[in-house]
Amino acid sequence: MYELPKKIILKNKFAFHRVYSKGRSYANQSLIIHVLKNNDIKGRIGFAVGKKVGNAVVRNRIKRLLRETYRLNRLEIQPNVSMILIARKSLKNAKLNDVIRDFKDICRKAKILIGSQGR
RNA sequence: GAGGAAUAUCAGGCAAUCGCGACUUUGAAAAAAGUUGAGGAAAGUCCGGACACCAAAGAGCAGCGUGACAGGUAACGCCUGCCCGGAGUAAUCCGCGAGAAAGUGUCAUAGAAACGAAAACGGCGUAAAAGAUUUUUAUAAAUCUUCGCAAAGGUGGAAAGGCGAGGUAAGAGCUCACCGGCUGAGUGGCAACAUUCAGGACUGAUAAACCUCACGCGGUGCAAUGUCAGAUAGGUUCGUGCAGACUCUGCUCGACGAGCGAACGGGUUGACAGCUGGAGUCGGUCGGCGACGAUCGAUCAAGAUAAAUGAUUGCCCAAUGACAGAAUCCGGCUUAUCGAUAUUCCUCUGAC
RNA sequence: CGGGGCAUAGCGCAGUUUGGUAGCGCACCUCGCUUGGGACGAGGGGGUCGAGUGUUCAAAUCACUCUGCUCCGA
Repeated sequence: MYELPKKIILKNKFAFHRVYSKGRSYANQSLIIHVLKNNDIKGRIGFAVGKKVGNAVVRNRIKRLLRETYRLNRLEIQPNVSMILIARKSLKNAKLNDVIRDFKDICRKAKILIGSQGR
């Protein structure tokens, strides 16, 4: 149900590059999202936190919060969507509720929630 | 009670639910259950080792590092003790702390002069000796020069032992007392050194400038290295090489003995071992001032590879809890850090 | 994981090796030239030398520690 096994997470350089080059991107104050709708590889997720955001502890914590956010809200997202979430500087001291709010906001922008029809 | 000094320890805890890495068991598989899962600095990469490979792991020079003395250690640039110097009323803290009389360099500006025991500037002195001039009959007197001296120069970070007294033509460790320093001898100490006595032609600073002395250092690093599987084409051109290339840090010797380098054009981006049982952790006894050593007993506590620890709720505390994330492993150093606790010691004040 | 380099005026750079005065170009300000502007000529201002500690009489320079940026090898 709310699991997030390792197979789902994007790790390969080429897979990242595929989403970056073929997908669409959206952004708000705290997140950047790259979205690729594809029926071959479904429901993959990648995380990226740049070096400018903070030191290793901060970056690890943001990645964990993003992973938790995706885990809890995975069923509300259309199943054939692969995405990459990139954190921006304002997430440095964020809590989980803030991240969930920003995530839902950006998903609405990208129109990948279940019930919203993509054009 | 107040103010300090040193050392050591901790780095929120417990429970429930969901989620992640590794291992074990069950299972055909999916999966389930159980166990376990970041630090005192994991950081910076500043040192030292283990381990692996590189001619035989070799020699010399160069180069680099360390620097009171004695010890500890696998080793160290670390630690302990002690000496010396400095800071503090004290507990205590700080110190790249060898050699400047082996040699070379530098010491701007200022100043007479910045290392040579000098005298060009300015100065002190005519006692002795020589010369010149003036006065004088002459003796003699005065001035100047040669000469003697280094006390006093508006300097400077630093002026050649300091200060006082004697001494002298003027002066000078020339002599004396005190202080400092050097040399020699004695005593104490393993030693650095301390202390006592005696004696002097008592001649800067800089070695985190070159250098000298003593000691140490072969190079590259787990993406080391080994095994398995797989891919493409071991291809073309140029240069170089048995007159010895390449390789073993730079050079020389010595060793090996046939390929090597560059450009173009391609292929791969797997798996396993190394990978955590080790100079390991905890406790006791003995030796040592101590660092530490010896011995006995108990115990096994991360091992990932786009890289695992998070979230929510409840309770408690010192109450929004700092700095911060293992990547081959250890011993240190340095840097960051909200706070809390324990022990020992010092100073001041008050009471008995 | 390992090894280098850089930081100096608003910008780009010298000076560091061999320690004593911080300089060059562009930019800025003032004046002249021009009907006016540009160009040109003359003059001027502006720098805790990335931060700290030490060595030295004296540190941009020498030594050590830290910060930021950047490059290279596998």
